[in-house]
Amino acid sequence: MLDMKQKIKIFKALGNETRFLIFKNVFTNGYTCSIDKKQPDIVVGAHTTCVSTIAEHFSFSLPTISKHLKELREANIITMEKKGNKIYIEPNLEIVKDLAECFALLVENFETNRELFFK
Amino acid sequence: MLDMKQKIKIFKALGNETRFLIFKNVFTNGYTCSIDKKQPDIVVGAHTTCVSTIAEHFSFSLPTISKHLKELREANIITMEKKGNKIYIEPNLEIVKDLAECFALLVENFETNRELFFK
DNA sequence: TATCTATTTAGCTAAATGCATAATTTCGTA
DNA sequence: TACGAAATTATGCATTTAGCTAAATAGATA
Repeated sequence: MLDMKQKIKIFKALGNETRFLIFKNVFTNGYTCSIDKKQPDIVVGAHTTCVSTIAEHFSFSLPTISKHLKELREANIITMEKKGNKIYIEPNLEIVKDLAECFALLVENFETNRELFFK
Repeated sequence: MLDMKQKIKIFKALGNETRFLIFKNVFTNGYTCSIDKKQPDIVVGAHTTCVSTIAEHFSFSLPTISKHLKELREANIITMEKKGNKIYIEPNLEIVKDLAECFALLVENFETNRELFFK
């Protein structure tokens, strides 16, 4: 169960349009990252992308996107794993499941035990 | 269904510790607002509170809390209704239901239709 | 009308945020 | 070993945010 600090960090991360759009596209497979043909041994998931590919979808500089990704990673919304030369980014479905569960708890138990959400 | 701008506004509002605590306490009945005995005709819900009562729970000034409440209201997280001299604040359960629904949709349809969340 | 209470607005400061460019690091390959 | 590609770190700047106090507004009551 997510604690308060974690929830605030997640909400803060998603409360910015650029980061929300990254979140959206990472989660909906909105980016495609061409895997380097010279490294066929690197296996990545279907939803995987990398920093520069994401940056191509924005008019912001690479360091700016890199910083936004760092914040999303620190909020545990995405994972970033270095494989060879690139960093591969994937959505963290667990965190979304946790959030869904928190909100469902709050709604379902609103009259009896609203505190559940805020644990 | 919440659109993207609304979601971002909600996340931004909840991504600050003070506002999150106000949200928590408004939703869990953490504040009690003594109803003015001189105005027995004013009927308020069980979870109702008012600006100065909320401010008493923080070390911040009244105007600061007022501004935070404004942001929560603009994000549609709480309602604020003036009755007589005071402003009565209540949780907006609908928005929480909407959020719960969004996250549930994202989790339930993750493999088939993740776009639902981001509509 | 004058006053009291509840709240917001105005105006200010300090800190945080969001962006940029330049320099650095890391890793792969010629 | 040197070079190129991917990403981060360093630094700086402009804007926003979060806080304050003082003043203004709105409503109830003496």
